[in-house]
Parts: sequence; C-alpha cells; structure tokens
Amino acid sequence: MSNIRVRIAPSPTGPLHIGTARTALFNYLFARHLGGKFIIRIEDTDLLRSDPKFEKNILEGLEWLGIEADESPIVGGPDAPYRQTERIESYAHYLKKLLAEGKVFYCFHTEAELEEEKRELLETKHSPIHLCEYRTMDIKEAETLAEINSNYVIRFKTPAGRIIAFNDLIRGELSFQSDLLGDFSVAKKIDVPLYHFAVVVDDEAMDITHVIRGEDHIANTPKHILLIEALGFCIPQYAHLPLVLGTDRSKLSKRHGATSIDEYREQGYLPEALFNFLALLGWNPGDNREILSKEELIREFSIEKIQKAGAVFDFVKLDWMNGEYIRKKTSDELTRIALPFIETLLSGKQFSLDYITKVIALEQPRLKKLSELLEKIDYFFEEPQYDVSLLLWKKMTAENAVAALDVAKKLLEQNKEKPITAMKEIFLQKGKEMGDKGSLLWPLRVALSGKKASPDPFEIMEILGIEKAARRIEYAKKIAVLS
RNA sequence: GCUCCUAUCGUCUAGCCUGGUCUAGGACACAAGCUUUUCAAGCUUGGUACCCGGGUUCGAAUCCCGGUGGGAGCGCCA
Repeated sequence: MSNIRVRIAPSPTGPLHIGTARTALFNYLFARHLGGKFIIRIEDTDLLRSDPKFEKNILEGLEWLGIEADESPIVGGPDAPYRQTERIESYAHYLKKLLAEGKVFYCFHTEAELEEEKRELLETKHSPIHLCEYRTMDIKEAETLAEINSNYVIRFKTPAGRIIAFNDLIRGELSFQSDLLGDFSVAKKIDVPLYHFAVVVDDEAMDITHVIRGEDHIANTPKHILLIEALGFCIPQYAHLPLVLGTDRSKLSKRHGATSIDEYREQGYLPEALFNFLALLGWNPGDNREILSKEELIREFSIEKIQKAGAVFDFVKLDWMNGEYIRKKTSDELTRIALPFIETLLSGKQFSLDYITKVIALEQPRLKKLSELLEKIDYFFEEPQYDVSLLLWKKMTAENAVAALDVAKKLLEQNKEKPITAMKEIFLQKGKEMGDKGSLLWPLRVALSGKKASPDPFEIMEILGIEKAARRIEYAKKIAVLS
C-alpha cells in the first residue's frame, strides 16, 4: 500500500458532468494503479447554488460508473467529515492564523467599486486584477471596522515580483508571475471560505499527494501554491488534464448535447462502456487496444501517456463502444439490465422471462444502446401495425403479396412439426423455385414484424411460435387484399 | 485586452524524448464490393492528416527559431 492519496472535489451545483466523471476516473485509475487512496470530497460552501440532491446525484453517478471511493461523505474515512460545510472550523482556524501573521487582510471595497475598477482596467488594456489599498491597513483598525461594516472580503496579500514555478506531471515545468495574480479573495467571512482557500486547507488535512484536475485550473495553481507556502503546508504534485470538448472544440457544455452522466444512463449506455470510453478520452494504453476492462485500465494506466490537447467527445464512437459491451453480455445479464427500458411494453401483459430473454438476445447484435430496444422488439409483445406498401418486395403488387403469403402459410402448416432450421431450408428452396427468394421471404418477414428492418423471419418465428406466425400471415393477407 | 495551455486523417489517437525502417499505423465514421430475404454483424478494398514559414542536417512528423490557428483562465463561483 502506497501513501498516494488523490481526490476529486466536485461542487454539488448540478448533476454529475461528463468532465467531472472523467477527472474522477483519472484520479481513480492513478490511485488504483499505484495502490493509493481515492477520496471524494464535496465542495458545498456555495450555499446559494449547492443542493444535496446534486451531491446525491454525483455520488451515485460515480458509483454507477464503478468509480468507488475509499473515503467519501458516504463511506466515511479517517479524515471525516468530507463535506466543506462540515469543516468550517478548520478554515476559520487557519484564516485567523494568516490574519495574525499579516498574510491576508480585510478588503472593504464594495462590489460596485471592484466592478468599476475591472471595467477600467479592461478598457485600458490591462489585466483585470485587483491590487488592494487595504492590504496595508492596520489589523486592529481593520477588525474594528469589520465589526461595524460586515460588507468585506478577506484577501491574500500576494507578494510582488515573484515567479511561481511548478512541475506539472503532464505538461512539465510551468511558471507564472505573482504580479499578474492580484490580491485574490480567500474568504467572504471568517467562517465562509472561498474555493482557493478551502481547497488548500482540505488537501493538506487529507494528505493529498497528487492533485489531478482539469486544465481550467492551471491558472489557479500559482494561487494555491502561494497559499500553501503562507500556511506552511506541503505542495502536492500537480497534473492538469486536457479538457473534454464539444464538436466545436470548446469546453463541453449543455449546448453540445447530453453532458450529465444521468442522461447516458437513461439512454441505456452501460457503465463499463462509459468507463472505458472516458478513460480513452485523452489517454491510451500505447498500443492498438481500445476495449479495455476496468482491471486492464488500472493495470495499464500511466500519467505520462495522458494527452496534452483537449479531446472532442465523440458520441458516435461511444455508441459503437456501447454496442461492443452490449454484445459481450450474456443474454441473462442483458435482460436484467434491459428490463427497465421495456417496461411500457410489458405492462399489463403476461410474458415469461424466458420469452423476453430470447427476444432481447435476438436484437443483441444490432443494439447500440438499451433505449433503442423498445421500438425494435415491440412486435413481440403487441400486434404489428403497418401499411400494405411495406409488404411489397421490389416491384411486387398486392396480388403477388397475397399469393406469396398464401405459399408461406401453406408451407408453414405442412411443416409445423419440423424444427425451425428444416423449415428455413424448405422456405429457401421454395423461394429459389419462385425465382427470387425475396418475393417469398420479404412479405413473410414484414407480416411477422411489421418492420422494414428486422431479424431473419425464421428467428422471429422460432420465438413467436408457429401459431402466432400463421395468424400474422393471415392478417397480412387481409391487409393486402383490402388494398 | 492580459496570462497560460495546445497543434498528426472529420473524430479519438500511435509515432516525437533516443531524426532514416513513415510512400505516417490503428480505431470510430464514411464509400465501394462480397455475403444476402431486409437490417445488423462479418470479410475485402478505398479516400482523407504531420498548421505555416525559416533554420540545423546527407536526411525532419520527429531537433531549434518565428508566425498562425484553437482553447482555457482572469469572481465576494468552484
């Protein structure tokens, strides 16, 4: 067991996002590969936007994906609690310390003033940073003022002229000038920490050794390092992951399509497929393998192979991969996970599990996602509805169709005791005699399925039963005659 | 505007560190063909990429410099 400890710290302000899930995944793979711990901590200090229902969604989503945490608000752990709102005392403690040491200060600028300042800076082509005059105010004086004027914020006294450099595990040596940071805010009040401060305090408290997060955090890293130094903490190793992009190459967001794990789950993507797919978004094992199990991914994972540039989330390739995983399932497994997707088809009717399993297995090779099942197999559970034109093969007329269906009906009756393979042989033979197998088999298949695309009619018949098949052929004839 | 990150087929990527074996490999998608009663699957084939310009070198996707493109960040959000 190594002492490697990594974490993700999502804020419960929305459902589990693809990007968050992938960050979690890389942290998880990294930890598992090295025998370390993967921790989930909830950043819920933004009381206005945080919602327990999103925390639940995030935690459940990760669990569903198979990214299980060693420590989290639900499983607990030695560094509990794992929710920021429950760790307020520790932030207050360190904040007071920094205040006493003069490393942070009270800023009494109003939001309107700051906005005005920002606007002016931008107009004069300067970086919109806030260098605060209050940083030199006497601490006693500031504290007195803070008591009567609660409209303040606590800022970090960013040192001037410093170069902050760190080694990013993915990007190499990165460096930033402290002068471009400004006096960034660290807390709204003593007991209301802001992100930069809370994250640094929590990471220290939880002995986080590696911070693996999205590329959008690169510019925050120098701030964190400065805070860590001011607090006398240990600087962790950093790794900044490339972003997950939409098709227009901007950061993946709602307008690109489904972005929450929920939506994929509801559409019938398998967690293993999504796990595999997300792992390959910005990483690869270095050879041609693409379908990799969780165990293989853990074994093969290496941070050096992580890509530097953002990766477009390719929905089409995900569909392919999901199909691959669907095909790997046994029919019993597939039925078990598919059942919720065909509930509406089954409600109020009596079908044996064996029947349902056979039907699902029939569509297994052509399934991309479970939500497609409903419209593909409906004819096994209710009588198909279709137009006469669908019955006609190539240049066939309705009369031809009736004739073909008559032939089919007769063959069916004469051979109903024979196994389905023998039956198929007989039909194929007859079809050949008729000159074009399609002229016999197409109307038959449509009569059974009511679809222009479906499995082989004999496979359908085998499940449906000869009697029911005969009835559907009869019905098809009626439609053709009536036209 | 400023700062930072980044650059191989449409997309995900291998190759780059340690130049030649790269007429640049794989996968998804696409097209054609085979098979075929439809669909899917399978098999075969095909088209499509080293951002641009300089330099170093006998030789550059690979090393160096300069551009350009794309992205992200710049909150009393995280």
